[in-house]
Amino acid sequence: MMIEEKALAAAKPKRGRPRSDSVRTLVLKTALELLQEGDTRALTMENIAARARVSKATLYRWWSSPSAIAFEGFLDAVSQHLTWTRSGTLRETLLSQATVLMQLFTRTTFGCTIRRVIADAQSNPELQQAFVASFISPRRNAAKLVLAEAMRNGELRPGVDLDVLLDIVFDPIYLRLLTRHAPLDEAFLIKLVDTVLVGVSSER
Amino acid sequence: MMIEEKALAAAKPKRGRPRSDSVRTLVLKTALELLQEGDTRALTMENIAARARVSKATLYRWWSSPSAIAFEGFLDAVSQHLTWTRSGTLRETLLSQATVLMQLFTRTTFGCTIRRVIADAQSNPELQQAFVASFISPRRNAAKLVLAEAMRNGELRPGVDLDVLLDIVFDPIYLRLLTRHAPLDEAFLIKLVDTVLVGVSSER
Amino acid sequence: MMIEEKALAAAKPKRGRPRSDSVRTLVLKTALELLQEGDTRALTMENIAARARVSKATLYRWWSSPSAIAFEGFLDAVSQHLTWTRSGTLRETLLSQATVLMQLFTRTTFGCTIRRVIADAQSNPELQQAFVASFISPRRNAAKLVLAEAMRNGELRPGVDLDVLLDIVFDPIYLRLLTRHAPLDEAFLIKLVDTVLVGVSSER
Amino acid sequence: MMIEEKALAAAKPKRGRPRSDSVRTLVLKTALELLQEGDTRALTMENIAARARVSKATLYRWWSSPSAIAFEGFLDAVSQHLTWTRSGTLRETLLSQATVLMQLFTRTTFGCTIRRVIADAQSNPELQQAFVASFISPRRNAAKLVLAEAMRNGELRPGVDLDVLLDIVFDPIYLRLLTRHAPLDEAFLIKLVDTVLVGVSSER
DNA sequence: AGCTAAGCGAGACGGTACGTCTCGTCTTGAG
DNA sequence: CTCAAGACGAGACGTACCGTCTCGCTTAGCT
Repeated sequence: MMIEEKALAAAKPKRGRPRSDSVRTLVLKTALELLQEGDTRALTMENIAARARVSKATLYRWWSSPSAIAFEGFLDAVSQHLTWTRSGTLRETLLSQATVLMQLFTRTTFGCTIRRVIADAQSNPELQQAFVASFISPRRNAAKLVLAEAMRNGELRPGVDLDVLLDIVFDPIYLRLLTRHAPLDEAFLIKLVDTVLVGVSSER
Repeated sequence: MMIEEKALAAAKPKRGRPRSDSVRTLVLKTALELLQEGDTRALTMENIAARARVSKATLYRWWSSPSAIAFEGFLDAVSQHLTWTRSGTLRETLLSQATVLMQLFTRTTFGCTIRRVIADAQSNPELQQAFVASFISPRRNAAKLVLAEAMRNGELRPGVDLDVLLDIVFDPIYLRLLTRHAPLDEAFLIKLVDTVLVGVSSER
Repeated sequence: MMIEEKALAAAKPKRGRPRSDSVRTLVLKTALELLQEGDTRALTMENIAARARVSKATLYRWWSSPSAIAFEGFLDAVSQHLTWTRSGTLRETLLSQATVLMQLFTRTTFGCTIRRVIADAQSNPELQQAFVASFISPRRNAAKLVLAEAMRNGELRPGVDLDVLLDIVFDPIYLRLLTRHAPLDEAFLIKLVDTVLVGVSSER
Repeated sequence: MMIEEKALAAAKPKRGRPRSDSVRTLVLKTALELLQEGDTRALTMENIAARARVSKATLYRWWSSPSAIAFEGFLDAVSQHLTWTRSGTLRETLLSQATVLMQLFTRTTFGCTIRRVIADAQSNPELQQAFVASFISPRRNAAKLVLAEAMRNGELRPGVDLDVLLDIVFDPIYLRLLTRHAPLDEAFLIKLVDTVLVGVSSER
């Protein structure tokens, strides 16, 4: 702990005027607001600057793109709500996590945010990496701890690749968010989790 | 209605100069070429027009966006290679289809194309619908015919929702294309298909 | 004749949409208006575009800087009023020309324009050259025709370098415009012309 | 002792509070350096601060614009070399002064400085006045003393307006610096001075 | 054969956002 | 205190692409 704090202090030599935290907060809030209003194309450096009465130079000093701002705001607002904990059986745990994710996508502005971030990441490798490193990976690591425990408890068949398990449970949720080829609702999640748990083969 | 009108139009070509098919072909080729060269952001109406020595007005007469052009070129080039057929057992069939898709994404320019199309579709509902209607749905329908047969043959557990099955097998492939959070290779596909077939639960 | 017409037609291949003359006129007018309102720093590509409801891209397609626009507007408006003609004696001619120039500088917006153009030309070689080639040189050449005639008439001492004569009569007017170190009025012009004509040396 | 201590402090600005005069000198030197490197637009508060490792706040505390800095540096460096003294005849004196000015403009960085200062003065009344009050007027006053003596000596025709004389001899030099419509060299100066002395009229 | 309509290349045009730059003010910590 | 470092609001810069529009030319089928 102390070491970390020292390292942190050393990383902040604190020359010059310190960064204004109120500006940061305001910018993040404004970006999410803009996305919330419906038109993805309104999330623009220009618009954020005008709306938040912040200079474009300040935006570019700290963020490289509008979606980077939205993503940081998203992380700030959401990461605490996305914690992996056991809730009863393995099935209940998976279903609960899937439901939380689905509700995040459908009931809040964060569906738009994720869609925008993933879209922009296709032409922005930095954002791509930030998305994986700051959102996908931490969540998957937390999930794996829980799933590994389930495996030790005997709920999970030994030999199951946890990464693949996470893929087949959660990727369909992301993809229905992105392509809307089929509804994303509770009924779907139940079928999804149950199919994953039992498998589709008639053998065994 | 539309079908009848189209048939009529095809039967009685309109007055005036007919659409040049060579222009269409050239434009589609050029769009794919631009994507192939690496920078997604280079796929621009302006660039396509300049490269193909075609007027911007002509582009806008027939297509609504650069990604619509790329998508049409993609469909032209690819649809014939993506046909669902049985190849031995259910496992072999699924693995073969997954492999074809993966190779399409990783070995050719079409990975870029799909990434760009899905990205743009997030802010372009028309493109969204065209992507689902012209690519996703036909493929899924073809797949379901094959899978329904497998179910009748007893290879597939009765009661399995075929949509969910398709989701859990193929969506992870799309998502690794989009987020690159983990490698997209043959080893992954094998684990993926086997996990889906057998399920992850230790219960019977 | 036919050949000339053909050459003219060949010189104007007229491909594409022709340039809008109304836009050109509007832009020039707007630039002069902006200068007229007092603040030189308001003459900005941004301001001209906004005021004339013209796209910045259009401005940059045809002009390279705000002062280039102002200068072209100045030339359009002024060149016809600046013609060298004899008006009586050599003294009267010089005084009349000097007066016209002075009034151009002091009674109209064109003083601002010239000041701005000369100022910007200090960091803009293109504008520098355009100023000399399109304004200074033509006027000087016209002047030299008149002065050469005066020399043939015996009003002007043989051997006088006409360039130097033009310099010593007109450069002080420009410089009082630029530095305002002393008033620029009719009384000054009279002393100026008379001093130039007679010389300052007590000899001869 | 005190001198040594001061020198020490000046040599080691890091130890203890740096002396404001060393900052002033450094800033002036840096501004002239920047102009010397060719691009007038590089003379910027930002650039001076960065190059001299001086805070922008310090610059703004003492000067109002980059050209004000350059002008002060110019005055410091140049005023001692521009002294009006008799050198032989009136013609020789005028020619000598003109030559000094021309060489200042063409052989050193000060041509750039003057051009920049006059240019900026067009939109900066303060600078305008400072230029006249600190450079133009003192030089003209010094000149007038010398010329008045020449008039008393009988070299200069009685009744000549000394201001006009100074205008017609020196303004053409400034204007060739500013517009470059014709070369600024010794040959020109000779013709200039001789024409001014003798006059251009053929009449007596 | 002439007419008519659409396809087409060229490119001007109004917009909008981009990302950068400089200005002038400010807020901190160091000496 | 003075000064460095540097954050910040403001706003112009010049570029890129968008989507629309006017041109003149071409290419067909229709009268």
